Amino acid sequence: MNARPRSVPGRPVRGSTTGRPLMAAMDLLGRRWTLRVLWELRAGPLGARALLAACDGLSSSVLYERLRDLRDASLVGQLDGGAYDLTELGRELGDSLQPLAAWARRWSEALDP
Amino acid sequence: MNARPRSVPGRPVRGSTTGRPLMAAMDLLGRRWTLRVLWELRAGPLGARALLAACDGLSSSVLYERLRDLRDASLVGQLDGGAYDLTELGRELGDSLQPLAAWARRWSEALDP
DNA sequence: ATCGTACGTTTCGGAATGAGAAACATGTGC
DNA sequence: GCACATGTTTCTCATTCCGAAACGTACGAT
Repeated sequence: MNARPRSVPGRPVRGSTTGRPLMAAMDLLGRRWTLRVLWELRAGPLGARALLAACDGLSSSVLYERLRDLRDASLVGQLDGGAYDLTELGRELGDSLQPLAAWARRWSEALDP
Repeated sequence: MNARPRSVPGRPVRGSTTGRPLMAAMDLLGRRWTLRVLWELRAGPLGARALLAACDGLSSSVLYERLRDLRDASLVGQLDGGAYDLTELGRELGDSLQPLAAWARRWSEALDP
């Protein structure tokens, strides 16, 4: 029972019949922990247990699901030692998340006095 | 039976005990359809049923939940006629998603030959 | 060699969230 | 009155997530 829809641009996607790239990206990233795992890998390769420690509240079952998703999407790779790291594409994605991080800070300031 | 955790920066958040702004943002955005609804509102105000039509596959129950979340986060407001629109913060968020959209295009090209 | 420990990974039951359809409310034009 | 479009809620069922436990494999110490 392991038929899982994967998000890859170019074909129809959960939540969109168009398959437009951004929709595929949103489909992938709009899952709990996906963005976060990516973010934690920015600094450098991490093993699965290190990722679990970094993402407080993330359970191993979900982590491995996300890692599979991210690998399928060519955003994350795995080193010989078992540790995970960002691919070139993954690192680029991390970079494009930078404005989002900046916005989050402004958001936080706007809401909190 | 309606105790729902809301994502607001400044206090602990689902998936993070730190409450760091970006984590709060990821918590909010890392839910199905949140990013998409935001994206569809970029062009201008839309009514609920128009949003449902724009987001093929989105169900009304989830839409209204997201709209509540987004309103709680001060990213979306509601006009007199009932239509929803982005607040200033929401529009800024949309702008910071622009690099993500650009990345998604490159991603799509890299994966699809 | 065997114990302990650390890591990567999978499995499983119960809880939370999402999907889908139906329903109710309100307003408008016929 | 009726039909019709929109905003919204409610209900049931499927999918996803959580949390903890387990299994496998390496390594170092005893």
